[in-house]
Amino acid sequence: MSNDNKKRTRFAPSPTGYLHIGGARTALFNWLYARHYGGKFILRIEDTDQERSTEESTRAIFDAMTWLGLNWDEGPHYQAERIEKYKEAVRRLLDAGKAFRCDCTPDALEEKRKKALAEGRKPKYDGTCREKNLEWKPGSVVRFRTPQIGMTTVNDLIKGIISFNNEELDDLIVERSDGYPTYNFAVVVDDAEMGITHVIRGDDHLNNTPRQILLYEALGYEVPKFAHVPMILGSDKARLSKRHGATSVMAYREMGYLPEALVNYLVRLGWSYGDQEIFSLDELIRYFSLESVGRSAAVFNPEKLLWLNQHYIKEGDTDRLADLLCPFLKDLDLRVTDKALVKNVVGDLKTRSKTLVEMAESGAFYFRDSVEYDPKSAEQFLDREGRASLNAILEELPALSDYTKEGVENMLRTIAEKRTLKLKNVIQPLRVTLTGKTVSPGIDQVMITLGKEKVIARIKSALEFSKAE
RNA sequence: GGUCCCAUCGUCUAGCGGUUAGGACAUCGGCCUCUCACGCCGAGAACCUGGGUUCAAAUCCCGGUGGGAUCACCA
Repeated sequence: MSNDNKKRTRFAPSPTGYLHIGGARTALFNWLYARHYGGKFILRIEDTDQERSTEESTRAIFDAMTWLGLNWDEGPHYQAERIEKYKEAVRRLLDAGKAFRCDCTPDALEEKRKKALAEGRKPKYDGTCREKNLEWKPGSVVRFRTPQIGMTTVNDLIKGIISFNNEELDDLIVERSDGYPTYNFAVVVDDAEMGITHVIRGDDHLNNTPRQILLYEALGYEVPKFAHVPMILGSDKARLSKRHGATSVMAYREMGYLPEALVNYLVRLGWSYGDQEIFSLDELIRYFSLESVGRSAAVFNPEKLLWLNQHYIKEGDTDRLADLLCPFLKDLDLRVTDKALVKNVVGDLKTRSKTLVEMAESGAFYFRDSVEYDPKSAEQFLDREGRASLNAILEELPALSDYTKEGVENMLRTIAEKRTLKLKNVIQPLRVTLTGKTVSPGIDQVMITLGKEKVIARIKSALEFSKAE
């Protein structure tokens, strides 16, 4: 009996494209709900659209979910492999007189739809074949005989009680002429047969819910609980789409985002736990509840996601970040052979990188054989004055025994004092010398990470370079 | 157009009849400082509107307005 109380949720994407931000959040909510209650999270691929479904999309969805850490307990189930189940359910409906065959052509239907719309009427199936008692023939479909009186109410866990007049609903097609089920039918059969207890999905499905409930009842299934989560909008309040920027989960990985940042961002879009902004996965599982999911749509805010990413980079484990950074360094054609160096670079850049891409770019100078000087920076700091400072450093450095952050800084301060210069006037030429730019981590830190030999070599190169100028 | 949903700073949100309406991102100041960041301190910024109910409404009810979703042999 206790097994009957187990919550079972599912994520059921159609493999017609990559996993997008909205789908990922829906998956995340389902996953969290199951994990919170110690239930099961099931993955089902809704590939009944033979035209648009692709294997690449299926793989892309798996990859994205795996990257986000949304592991599933059962599945993936494929609807295309379950055709017999749907056929059997259609048979039951037909036998019970709850469905009928219809041989109206798509063209005729489309014609009527247009006419209805033009006359300001609801474009609803007119019941042409309802009482004809047609036999199967090529091109015919099966329609559900939707009750035309009464009401159907949804007790939504997020939106509350919502009622629909059944007369608003028409006789939807459950089996297409190609023998495949339509979405509203397959989803009901599958959710019922897979024992899904809680259907958590986007609220764009809210209007489908009454007809699905009617199908559950007609088929003699227990109706699951529904929870419709609000949509994610773009900055113009329209449904989030490509024109608002990246919408693919994997695009964020490529842009150097950490999965925990995306998860943390997504979960807070529509859900909250008091004033808390940062959540570990354990906390999310512990705190998540549908009661605290909001009812209104949310605008996707890339700035806040970026802030979270920066946070997780700043707080992240250095070894792990070093592993994650390597591919991005290689994308920049950098030779990465020294793992210890990568770790030190991560240490230097953790507090000043919003993404791994940014970290790789600003850390590229550590890995190059020769420094690429930014022309403006070189012009400004590798001048006569700068060269004098560099020469002074070059005199002291080889003999410096205390090559530590403190030791190096003391040396630089002493040089500045001797030459009656501000510290920055010594450091900026050195910074350009070592990094090619005027912006970098603390110069002492850069020197330690680079090592004394490379520092000396780069100073010599800079002196050579500026002499030639 | 019909149906359904939604409505607190620019954005994400807290609030569940009595609060100086709180936090976060972003923005703008300041501090720190070798640059840039990080960090710290501070500022500006919101209850869509009109009616009720109530001693008291951001909170409950109704209307309006606005936004969104959906009306396929797509999912």
